[in-house]
Parts: sequence; structure tokens; C-alpha cells
Amino acid sequence: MVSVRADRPIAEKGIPDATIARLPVYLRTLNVMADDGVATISSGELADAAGVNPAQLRKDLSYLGTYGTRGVGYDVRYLRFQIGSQIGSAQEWPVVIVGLGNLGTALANYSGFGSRGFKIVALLDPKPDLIGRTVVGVPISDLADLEQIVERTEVRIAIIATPAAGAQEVCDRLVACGVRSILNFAPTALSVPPEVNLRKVDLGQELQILAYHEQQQMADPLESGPNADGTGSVHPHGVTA
Amino acid sequence: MVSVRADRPIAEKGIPDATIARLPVYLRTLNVMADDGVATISSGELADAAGVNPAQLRKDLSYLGTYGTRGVGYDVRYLRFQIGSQIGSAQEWPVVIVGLGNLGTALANYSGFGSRGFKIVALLDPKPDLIGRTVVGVPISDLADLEQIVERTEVRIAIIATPAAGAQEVCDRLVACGVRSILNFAPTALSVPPEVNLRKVDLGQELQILAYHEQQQMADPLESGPNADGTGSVHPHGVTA
DNA sequence: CTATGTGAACAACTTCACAGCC
DNA sequence: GGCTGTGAAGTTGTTCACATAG
Repeated sequence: MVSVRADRPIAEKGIPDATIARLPVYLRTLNVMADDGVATISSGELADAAGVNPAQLRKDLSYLGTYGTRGVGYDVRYLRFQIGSQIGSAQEWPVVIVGLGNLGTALANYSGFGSRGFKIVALLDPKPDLIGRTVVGVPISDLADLEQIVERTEVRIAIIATPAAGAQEVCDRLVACGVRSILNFAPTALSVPPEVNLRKVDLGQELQILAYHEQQQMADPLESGPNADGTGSVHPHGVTA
Repeated sequence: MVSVRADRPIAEKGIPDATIARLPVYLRTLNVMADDGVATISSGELADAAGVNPAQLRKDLSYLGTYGTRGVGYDVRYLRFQIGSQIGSAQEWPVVIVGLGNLGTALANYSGFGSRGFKIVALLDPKPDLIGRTVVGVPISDLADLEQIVERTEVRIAIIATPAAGAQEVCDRLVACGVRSILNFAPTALSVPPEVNLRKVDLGQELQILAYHEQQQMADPLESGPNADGTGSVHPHGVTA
């Protein structure tokens, strides 16, 4: 079970997922700073701009290495470079999107992927009236050609944005032709062999949590003074997200 | 730190956010089961279908109450009813979406909201060529009319899907006219007063985590035997998401 | 004898608080 | 003096393992 993972030469092995998820946020902020001509920034300022706790920011950065200067802060350009090379904006990740309904199309258009080093190289859908149309310059191909397209483009990361019904079959086919990382937007649980990385995004989930807290606050009009509950918004001066 | 929050009549006070996020998944699964005519289901089967650990499922359900029968399992219809009433599918939550670019439009079209008790009652965008068009039967209104529309529709939950630049202003205006729960899809940190619930969704984040693990696995071709890392896919027989 | 419900152990993540360096 | 880097404490979420009910 414990997976061990014996110690290798240098560090740089175990950055928590939560940190990985935040690094692009820092990077985006640093880019803005750099464009504004800011040369140095403290953890407090950067944390503020990124919407996190300063200690969190410093701990996150400490996983990458020691890039700050005590008493001074971080060099914006240098830190930007370091984060960039860590999260593989060094290389470009080819990605295929399967399913071009509303969500798949929105994802294909979503500029946030491109700026983070992901490149949509193929779009797949079974509907004849979609096949041949292009989205962001990429033509939609027939889902039937999945195997040959995966092989030709050498994608290793796939996004499933199909209806729930077809998702598992698509998933199996992707796995069969060597895709090792799958991001599932379909509202269903997928099953994959253990060597495949699978993550799920549920667009409704955060809304659900908000609604729950809303309901709770309506239920007890008392004790709603400063901040009735936790999680939703428990940051020092109300900064979140 | 037992969290105090003096005991009120029955329980039903402190369900963890993580559990709230999973309940709709169970509900969806139960609906399928009920349609298939299944009358009773064990935690193992339901957990399997929902892609979670059986112990997790039982613990989640235990926050709602004691709805199972030892030695037997759960009554599908009864459990469905209980979960449904817990996550406020009892009431309908009116929601406004601000920003109807690709993402906002996809969210407006996303059927997952409707099936969970959310109802899009207003759409707002400042672009003249969008105003007046309708999406899922709801007309797009001028962002300038935000205040009056929020007041008229009495929405308490808003989704921000604008570009980063306009997000904070929209957020401030929403808060000013009484919106207490905001879901932010814009790639920027928003600041709100502490009584407002704010949550953020970053579509790139999960992809980033996948890419990181992909990169890691490429870095050590060794030890990729059974399951190189954790998080991504560490479920008993490889079922996830 | 089966499957729930749950205390307790465990694991991941966040925040605190302060030593250490500039 | 100011700000980083980090051990330690705190918090939240997950999994185990078993007593208990049916």
C-alpha cells in the first residue's frame, strides 16, 4: 500500500497537488507584475494579489526551492521563470477533447488552457453535422477515428466532455491506445486501470456547496453576525478565490 | 475542538463541504437504480457505482441520519428522498450568470444545474450584440441593468463568467445589491466582505495536476509499475471519478 | 452472519509563529 | 528591522476496523 517511492538524488519529487493547482495562479499574478515593471515582491503582496494566505504562498514556493531573499522578497522575473519551468510551461502538452457539445466547445475555446502550456491538437465527436467544423482552428474529427488520431498526434492527455452514456466507452478506447491522463467532465464515474491518471470536474459541485451554506444561513438567522460558517469564506479580511 | 455551535433540536447542522459535494453524485446514481427497479442497495454497490470508497459513502450518509438497515442496506427510494431533501432539491435556487462568452454560455446550457435544483433566471452581458439573444429560453440583459434585475428576480446566487478584468466590478455590484453567494469562473482573485460566500472554479487546475503527474512519470520511467503516485487514481480496483 | 454506523487512526492540507538571514 | 523559510500545531477530510443491529 504505502507506495514508498524511495528517496532519489535531489528533492523535487513530492509537490502536493494543492500546491500545483495554485502555482499557475501565482504565475499569472507575476506576469501582471512584471508587465507593470515591478522588480521585487514580498510574500504578503503576492499572496494578496493571488488571494491566498502569505504563509501558504511561502510554503508553496518552498517546495520549489529557495528563491526568495530574506528581508527583501522575491525577484519577480526570476520567480516567474522558476515557477514556469516547474509546471512544465517549459513543454507544450498536446490535448484532445472528446465531445463537442456546449461544454466541450467552451473548453476548446477556453483561452486559459493555451496560456498554461496546453495545446488542443484534436477534437472528436460522433455527430455528422459537427464533423468537419472547426473550433479555434482545429477541425472536429469523427469519433470513429479516435485511435488513429491519438496515434498520429501522440496526445497523452484527454478531456472527456461527452454525455454520461458514452463516457466509459470513450475512456476505454483512450486508455487502449495509450492515453495515460484523463480529465472527466461527464457526470458519471469512470473506471480505469491503476496506471492511468483520472481526475473529475463537476461543474455543479461548487454551486451545490454555495447553496448548502445559503440554506444553512437562512435556517439560522441568528449567529449570522460576522461569519456564520467556515469554509465558504474564512479568510482574514474576506479575500478569497 | 468540538466546534460547539450549541445543539439545536435535531442534528442536521454540520455536514462537511466534501460530503455536500458528493451527495448529488449519490443522488444521480440512486435515480438510475430506481429507474432500473432496484429496491435495495448496499453501501458497497452504491459506492462502486459512484466511484468512492464504501466507508466514505457510509460516513457521508451518516451525516444525514440513520437511513440504512444493518445487514440489509439502503432502501433506494427512501434514501433518494432523504438526500434530495437535504441538498435543497426541495427548493429551487434562482441563479444569475454574468458574462456570456463561451464559458458563460456553456454554463447556461449546462443541464446539470437544472437537475440539481438550480434555475437560471437571468443572464447579463455588456456586449450590445449579445443583449436580447436568448439562451435556454432566458434573454440576455444589459449588464447595466444588473441592480434592477437582481432585485426583481431575487437571486441570491450569482455566477461570474466574465473576463478577469471586469470581474471585481461585477462582484462589487452584486454584493452591493444583496447577493450573498458568488461562484467565480473568472481567472482572477476576487475580494468580498466576510458575510459573502465566495467560491472559485479554475478549469485549468485539474488539467495542470494531470500534466504535473504526467511529467513526473516521464521523469522516472522506473517504479511506474502498479501505481506510481497517489491522488490521481488510488482507488481499490482503479475506479475513480 | 451480513452490512450499517462510527470512534479512532491516518493522511492531506493550512495556518501559526518564530528562528535565521539579509 | 523586515521578510523568508519551515517546524509544529491546527484543521479538514479519508480510511480502517469493529461493535452493533437486524
